[in-house]
Amino acid sequence: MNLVQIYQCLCDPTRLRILSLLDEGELCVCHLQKVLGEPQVKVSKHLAYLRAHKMVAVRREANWMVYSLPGKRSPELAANLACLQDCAEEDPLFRADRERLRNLKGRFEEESPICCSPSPLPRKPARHAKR
Amino acid sequence: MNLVQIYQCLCDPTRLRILSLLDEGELCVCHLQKVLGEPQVKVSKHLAYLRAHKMVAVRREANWMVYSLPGKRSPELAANLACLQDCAEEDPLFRADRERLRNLKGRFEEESPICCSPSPLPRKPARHAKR
DNA sequence: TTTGCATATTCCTTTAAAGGTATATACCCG
DNA sequence: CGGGTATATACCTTTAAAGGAATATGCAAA
Repeated sequence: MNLVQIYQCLCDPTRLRILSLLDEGELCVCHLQKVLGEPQVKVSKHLAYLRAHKMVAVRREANWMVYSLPGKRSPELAANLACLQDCAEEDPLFRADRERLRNLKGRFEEESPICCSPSPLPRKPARHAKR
Repeated sequence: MNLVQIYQCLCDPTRLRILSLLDEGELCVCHLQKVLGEPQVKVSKHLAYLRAHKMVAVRREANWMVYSLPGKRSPELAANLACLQDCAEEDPLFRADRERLRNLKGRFEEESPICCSPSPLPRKPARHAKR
């Protein structure tokens, strides 16, 4: 991954929004969809693009694919992600996304105890009361 | 200029090389051409693109158009240009460009006392001995 | 095994950018 | 004015990316 490829990954609004959200923590596709308000195909394809360029890491959790920012980053990638997050904090659009994420997180955890719960995931949750 | 547009400007190798070179100081198109080893059209069009997005400033000096990094920069632009220059210093390709520029600069100043000479430009150089 | 859900992929159309050739513009000088 | 130089623009072709509709895959639970 050279500099140009990094910038190619960053030059789409949906991808920027995804990266900005992932800076808050890992997220599965369905939650990304809801926060972004974008159709599944669109989100999935941008995630595929980012994956192909190692800009995100993925983990499967049952039916869900949980995305996060990559642990290992080249110096250029680290520098540019840091720069992006700095800029995103000042930008109303990205701030709105992050706020929407925080507002939705409570609801997410009620709905599904598996998907996107905080790091130590309960492997086989006992509760299935709902429905 | 929002973040996405900044990254769109940065996602082409020729444009990155131009910006990296301009970090060393202002340059006219012909010198950029020579350092980059790229055809005039290509350089000119990328400069037009950067100009249209306010990523460079221009000044006319007789026949020559002298380009430089913009004096006024939004916080995002400033941050990303700084990040770019940091990364470029580590990258062999950009380092090679800068070295080529430094090597050619002496020759440039012999050839034309006007074009791209350091800031206080001699308005009407007396010498026309050559040819 | 069948069903259902979450996600990915394929196929298609549209749009934008890149690169090249040729031409135009702007300036200088004689 | 005319010619020369530096740079920009127009026009064309090719390539890549985006977005959507439909379909496929992978997993889990009944």
